[in-house]
Amino acid sequence: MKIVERLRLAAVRPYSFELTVHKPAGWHWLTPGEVWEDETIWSGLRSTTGKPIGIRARASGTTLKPAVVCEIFSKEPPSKYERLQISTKVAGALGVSDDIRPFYTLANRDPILKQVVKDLYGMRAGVWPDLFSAAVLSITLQMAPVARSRRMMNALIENYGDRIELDRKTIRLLPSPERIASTKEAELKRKCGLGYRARALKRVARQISAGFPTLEELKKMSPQAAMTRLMELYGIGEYSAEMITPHPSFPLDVWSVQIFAKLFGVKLTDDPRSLIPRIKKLADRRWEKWRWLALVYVLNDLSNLGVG
DNA sequence: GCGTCCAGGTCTACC
DNA sequence: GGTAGACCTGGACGC
Repeated sequence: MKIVERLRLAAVRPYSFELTVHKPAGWHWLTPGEVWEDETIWSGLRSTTGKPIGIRARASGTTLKPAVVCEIFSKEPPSKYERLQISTKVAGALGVSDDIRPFYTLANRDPILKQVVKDLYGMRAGVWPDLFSAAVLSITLQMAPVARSRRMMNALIENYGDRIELDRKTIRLLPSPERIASTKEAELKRKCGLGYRARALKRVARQISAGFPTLEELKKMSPQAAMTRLMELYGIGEYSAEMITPHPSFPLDVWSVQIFAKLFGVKLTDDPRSLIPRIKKLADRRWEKWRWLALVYVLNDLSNLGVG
């Protein structure tokens, strides 16, 4: 792979490159197969035509004028249109243009968020690199302990993901929907330990490769219309659709609902799942359009909050 | 060592 | 339209 583009992306301050691409909770930035070393990330995504693209990125600039320097790698030189698409995706995933100052103003008046914005100063949530990557994460998270979700994703990238060599490091991308759509369900189940999720993954892959709105197109829809479309994907229910949607959302599962119930002072019951609608309503009212960012901040700062 | 339980949801059948 | 039951797998736990 050769460098086909160098980008210097100015960020709206406050901005933390490290907290954005290498979050404390340990979740990946673009793919579970990326490498973080010496304050640099080696990662990758797919161009709109599905070509594997390598990315090397590191912080640049100063605290007052933060920026990120990225090198984009590809086997073949991308077209002008593809280059624009790739740089837009990278900037979106880095969240460099997001102005989070209104969120910090809200957070400084909020007893729950006051501490987390200090602990994670400048962190961005970022957007998913593509719809299928987000679907893979949300499906593998369903009904499984986190360690198993990680195993399933690692098996997917090992068996079906594309491999990129960058600076003598091997980066693995999540598989394309076309690759999963053409793989037998039984094989997915056997090789990746997906269990009943293999059916959902294959059907979602088929639906997306047959033509489905992209994240950019879903963003242009109303929040409700985007949710309705996402829930047409087999195996994507309300929780997964809220994880994926590019609109503000507050996806709660049986684990996170207990954390927010504690933070909101709501008494836990024997059936924590039944608290989800109530806790969502409280979060919507309290954090409104910033609720997704509030969720990302809280879930990445559990050790300091003393919950979880 | 073996059996049982259950985990960061969703779909389907049945009422 | 509401809800119980089934669904893969593997680690934790009790015996």
